[in-house]
Amino acid sequence: MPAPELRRAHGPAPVPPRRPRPTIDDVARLAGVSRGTVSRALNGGRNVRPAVLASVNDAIAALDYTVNQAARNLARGRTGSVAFVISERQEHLFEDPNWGVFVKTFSRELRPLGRHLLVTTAQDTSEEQLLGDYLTAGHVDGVLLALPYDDEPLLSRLVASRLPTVVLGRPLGWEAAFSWVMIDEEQSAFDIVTHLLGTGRTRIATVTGPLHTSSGKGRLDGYARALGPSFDPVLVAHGDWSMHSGRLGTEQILERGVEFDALFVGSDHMAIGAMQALREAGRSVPADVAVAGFDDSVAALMADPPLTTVHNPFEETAVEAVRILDELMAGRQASPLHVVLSTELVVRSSA
Amino acid sequence: MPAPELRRAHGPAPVPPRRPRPTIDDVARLAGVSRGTVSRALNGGRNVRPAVLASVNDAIAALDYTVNQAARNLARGRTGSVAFVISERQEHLFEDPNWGVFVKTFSRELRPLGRHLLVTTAQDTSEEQLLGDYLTAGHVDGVLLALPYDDEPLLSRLVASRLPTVVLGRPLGWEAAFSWVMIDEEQSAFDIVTHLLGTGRTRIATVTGPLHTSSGKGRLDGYARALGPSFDPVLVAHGDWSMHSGRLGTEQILERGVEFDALFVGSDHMAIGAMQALREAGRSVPADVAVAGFDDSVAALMADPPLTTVHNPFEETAVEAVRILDELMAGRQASPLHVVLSTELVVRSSA
DNA sequence: GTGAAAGCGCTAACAG
DNA sequence: CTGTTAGCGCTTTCAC
Repeated sequence: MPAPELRRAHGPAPVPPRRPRPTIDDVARLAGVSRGTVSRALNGGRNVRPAVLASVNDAIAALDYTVNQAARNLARGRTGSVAFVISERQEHLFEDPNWGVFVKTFSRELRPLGRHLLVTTAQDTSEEQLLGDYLTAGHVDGVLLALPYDDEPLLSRLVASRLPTVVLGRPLGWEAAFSWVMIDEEQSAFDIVTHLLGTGRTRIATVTGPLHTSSGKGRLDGYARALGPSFDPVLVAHGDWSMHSGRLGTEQILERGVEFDALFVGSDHMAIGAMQALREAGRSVPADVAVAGFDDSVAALMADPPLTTVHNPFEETAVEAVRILDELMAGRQASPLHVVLSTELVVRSSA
Repeated sequence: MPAPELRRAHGPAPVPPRRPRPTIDDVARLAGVSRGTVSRALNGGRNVRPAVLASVNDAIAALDYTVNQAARNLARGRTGSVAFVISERQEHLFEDPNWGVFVKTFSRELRPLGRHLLVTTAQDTSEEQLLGDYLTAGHVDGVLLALPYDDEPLLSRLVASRLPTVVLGRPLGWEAAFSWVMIDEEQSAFDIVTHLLGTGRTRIATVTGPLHTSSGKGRLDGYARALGPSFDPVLVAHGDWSMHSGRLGTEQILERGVEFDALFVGSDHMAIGAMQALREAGRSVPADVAVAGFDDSVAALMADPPLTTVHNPFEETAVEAVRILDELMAGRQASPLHVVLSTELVVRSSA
């Protein structure tokens, strides 16, 4: 390979002058119409004669024209982007592979809407403050909010700013103020615990998610309903969605010295930790203890044995969220919209 | 809760007229200077008297002013966004929790640069074509490309478009054309296999990643160098990074009937599958077979026993990539930049 | 239906 | 150092 100096001898690299992008005026000129007509053709083609529309499209193709989003956004008075907000306390989300499904799906669904996905995170309270400033400063047209806690100060700021927002999961205490998409946590948990019961298990313990989240609370409620009068607090421990907390919760129950032959864990991720604790305690799964998770994440297949779980329709959730957000941003919908999706029991060998 | 009708009776919601955002002219007026001065104050404050700068900042604070990105982008002739491109064949990335680290870090590092992260994916060849169109149509200022394959048609289009691009990992066959950030795959693999050797293991098998990726190839090379003359192809199987392929590869080696007392797997994710295969074959880890992974992902801790692995500095990689991309986009750097980061051996109980 | 023209809010080149 | 003045490329009335 020649030394850089040798190359330099040839003078500056032959940079083909990056031809400026064609503008709407170039298209108009080529099509022999006015700029306004091209604009109309670009935006639905209403009030444009078919023949004219065709020639405009030909010109667009010939010039390889694409609209300049910045100019369009400026003219339309919008930003063209949507924020996917993940607040600090949901950081564990990044641990969960399913999380990528949201990003991927949002990105895909937003593109045809001419909007970009802007991923934002807040690591601590001060960053959350900044994030709130950023969002309410008009840098985005809408917000997709992941699984918030009820005490989220961000929620009140979002409400006050009247920024179109869709929450993934139900914002406890703010149900009426926001649009949201969720699954029927309670019923799903009821179903899987009922499945456990159906396989002959009688003493079913649980490690829940955080009870100040709709998922944590809903899943515990469903568990309780399925057990009915035989619900026993001594078989209940709490976690924070992390794998480690699943292990700790299970250890707590084991230490109480109560017998149990099944364990319903609030998430697959926590279930991995739970199974580690069970294994260390010498209990085999599912022989001694049947284990059920929730979410049907990749973790469910990493478990040994593979987890019986509830399929959480993340992709569908994301699609619905974008659909609703679009309605909100377009102003076609003023009041909050609520969607509840159904889940499916996935039986594998852990229970 | 009142029925919707009852609420309607109160008439349209009391919508406080969303006060239009203050513009640069409002700031100029309040500060008693010209618009140009405010603009200069906004962009570094060069050529602005300190006293004037202060009064402009006061006005900005008083009005709660923030710049309109669309207008700025239009005036500056840039888009304000950067694409994180994940092509089809890297889809498994979404399975890997570490992947979220890239999104999170990119997003965080880009914000102070006034740029947004736009996540784009291509599911199949036709989508990849569209993605190429999109990127080269001038919708983004730069590209962050995840672990590409050498046969990526996208690569040649990106080169041709001269769009600032940074590749995560080394683009085999395109090393000179792109800037990239990678780890020393070969040395890292060499180190961990040497560790295996150091613990007294003598017959070390491996399940590699795809050999047309720099990671897959580099890790195999390091394995081979560590083994030296005792390298034996019968102990080598290939995977595609997926958990399932780790299992298949391990099964292949087991079926060959050769003895081995250690297994180096190309990624933690594949290692999970490998351990499942070993367990089913009645081999215990690490007693019968020591297992080592690569990446130090969350999966490494999900494994039972926890995986000995190589810590892959994803966050550092992402930070470097953004730094380089910024240089490229700003035009401060014309020729490709290459960075190789170092890794660290993480010894846990699997080996 | 279509053209003309007025901005959208900001940057940057140019005087002074 | 600062004010003035062109645009950046597009949408959107408003006439015709």
